[in-house]
Amino acid sequence: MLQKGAVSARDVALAAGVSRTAVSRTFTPGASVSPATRAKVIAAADALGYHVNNLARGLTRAESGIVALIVAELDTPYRSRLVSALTDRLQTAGKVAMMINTDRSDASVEAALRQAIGYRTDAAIVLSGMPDRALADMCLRNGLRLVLINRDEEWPGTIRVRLDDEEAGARAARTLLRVGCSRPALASSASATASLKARANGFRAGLAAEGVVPMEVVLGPTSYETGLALGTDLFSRDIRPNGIFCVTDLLACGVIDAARHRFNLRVPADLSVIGFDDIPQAGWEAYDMTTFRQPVSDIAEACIAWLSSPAAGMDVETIKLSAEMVWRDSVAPPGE
Amino acid sequence: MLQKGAVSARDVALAAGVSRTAVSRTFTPGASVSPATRAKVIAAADALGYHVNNLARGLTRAESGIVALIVAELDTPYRSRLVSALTDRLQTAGKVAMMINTDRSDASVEAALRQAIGYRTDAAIVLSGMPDRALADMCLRNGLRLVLINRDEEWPGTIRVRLDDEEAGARAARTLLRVGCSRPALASSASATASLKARANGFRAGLAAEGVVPMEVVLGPTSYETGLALGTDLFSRDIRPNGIFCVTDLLACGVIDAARHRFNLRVPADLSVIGFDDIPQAGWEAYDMTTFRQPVSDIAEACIAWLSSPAAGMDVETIKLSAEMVWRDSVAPPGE
DNA sequence: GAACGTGATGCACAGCCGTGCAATGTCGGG
DNA sequence: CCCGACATTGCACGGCTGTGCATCACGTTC
Repeated sequence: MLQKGAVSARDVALAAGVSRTAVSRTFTPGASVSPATRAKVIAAADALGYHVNNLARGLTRAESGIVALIVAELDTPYRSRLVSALTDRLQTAGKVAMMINTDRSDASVEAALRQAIGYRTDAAIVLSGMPDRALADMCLRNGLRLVLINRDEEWPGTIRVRLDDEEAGARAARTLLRVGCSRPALASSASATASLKARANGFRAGLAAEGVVPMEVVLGPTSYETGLALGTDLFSRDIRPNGIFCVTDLLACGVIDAARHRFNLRVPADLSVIGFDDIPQAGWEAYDMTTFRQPVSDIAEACIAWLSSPAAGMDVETIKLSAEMVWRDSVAPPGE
Repeated sequence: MLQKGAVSARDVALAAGVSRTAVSRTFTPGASVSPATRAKVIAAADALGYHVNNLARGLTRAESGIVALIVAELDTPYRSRLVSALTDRLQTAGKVAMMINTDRSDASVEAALRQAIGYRTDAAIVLSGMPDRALADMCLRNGLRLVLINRDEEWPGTIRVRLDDEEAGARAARTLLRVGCSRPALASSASATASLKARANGFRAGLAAEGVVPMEVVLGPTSYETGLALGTDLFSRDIRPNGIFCVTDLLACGVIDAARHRFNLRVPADLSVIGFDDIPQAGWEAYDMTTFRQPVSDIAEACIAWLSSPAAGMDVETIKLSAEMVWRDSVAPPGE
């Protein structure tokens, strides 16, 4: 029975003395089987360690039950939280997540989606990189539904989940102004995705409403190290900022450490800092950072809800969620 | 052509004016097809957006190309790094990762493995929780190879990847003694896996060799918050430790923050701290922590190498790797 | 006792692919 | 001109499941 692969329904049927159909029906909810044969089948299946072959099942059914997560830099606090939430929700919805890594280049995103199509994934959730129109069409033609998280293009048959980044940026600006910050700065990374740009724009707009123009620095990828560099740049200037909005918590952590350990500045006495994402480290006592909370579970919930509703058709849909502000202790009126 | 699902080989054959077999052969490396028909097939496939159905392919072949990663608390620095490395390596080896979440209970590990069997996964890499012997047997009977990372049981047909945690713990002990730490402490979490226990035992043994017995605290799950609680407990005692080995960096971060922000202690002047894992935050300037580096890529490499070698048979195998010490600035001779 | 509805069961087929085997066509050599 | 070698191609089958349809047994009602 274990000739080369796994135990199949035929093996179970043989052992239970019933037809293979009976085995199939036993494991198909809603099918018609008598309690007696069902019992026999289950007994045999347990004894042999039988499990329905989802690959073959996906061949017949329209759905495979697999959903692809396309992501770059999974080893990053925000990403890993989102992926964790998504896989959790997928699982409770009876689906399973297939992880596909990307280096964010177009080529690798394309490869990832091709991989997803190859496994007849029910959907692909794109967290990183941006498939182009032709690619999206190919997915659709293969019955692959596309979910774009915090990306900006909109295409038929696709759902977008977006945050009100712009509004959050504006709110950061108003907050800094309200505590009396006279020299605000904007720190962002060079790998600007749609949402990072929106945050920056919102911040600029919020300041502009009061006639203020921020100092700006843009550097490298979104990372702690970039944050250090951003801070070092800003604090080396003749006129130092006394309030900084960082488009990402990771950057903010770096900025705070640069301020404290390289320039002996006090946060928040000498410098107010606002981040974005509310990664776990933002809540650590070493940072205690005021930031905006990404509604990670809401995002995940929204994606899975859309995927589970068979109604979700060919229309473009955009789900807007809002990022709440989390008040901690990195923002305060400047010292004397 | 897009009646309900995806485009199949028959569609391509029809469009290219060849037999379905020709299509299949075009996408099967090493099969015999003339350049002319191959070109026709590829043209048609591109036009239609055809991709080989890996589900069906996995039905015929012995291998599905899917490897399951069974993990709890993915949203944790060490886990996410390991998972990221594993998916990366799997991908370059031509396989793909299926993520299955666990809450670490036996029931959910069992569910995860059943899920993996259902999808005819080539292997399952277990990072969290511990399948029991019966479960492991069921996997084997279904042709599922099992890789256990930092778990301790050994079963036929299974590979274990282990660190020399014991030795590392001992080395932490010797290090603290060498810098003149007179009151060492051991901080560990209540959710003690095999490797955490080994680190603690190694530390105790290392101290015992010099006739020293550490203070000990054990609390909650492995998290930053637990670290805070551990530190608060230790520093509230009449006799405070002046050197602490934390079985995990996450715990160490909490301990350091408790020391600094709740008890005004200086690290390393008043207190030396050693962690384990070398998570990114350990290198942040706020912590600058001496710790042991988990050879994440070596671990991933070893797993994938074993999976790719068809020779890897029914023998128990154990791969031992060593955790290098990373010197940073959280360890120093106690101040005057 | 006959007609009829109902639930259980099995046959056979579809879904998509890889591959052994036979058939076909082509080319070179004798 | 014939024959063998060889590459190419297609048929048919196997792999595993779900399901429409026909069959059958059984119980009920008149």
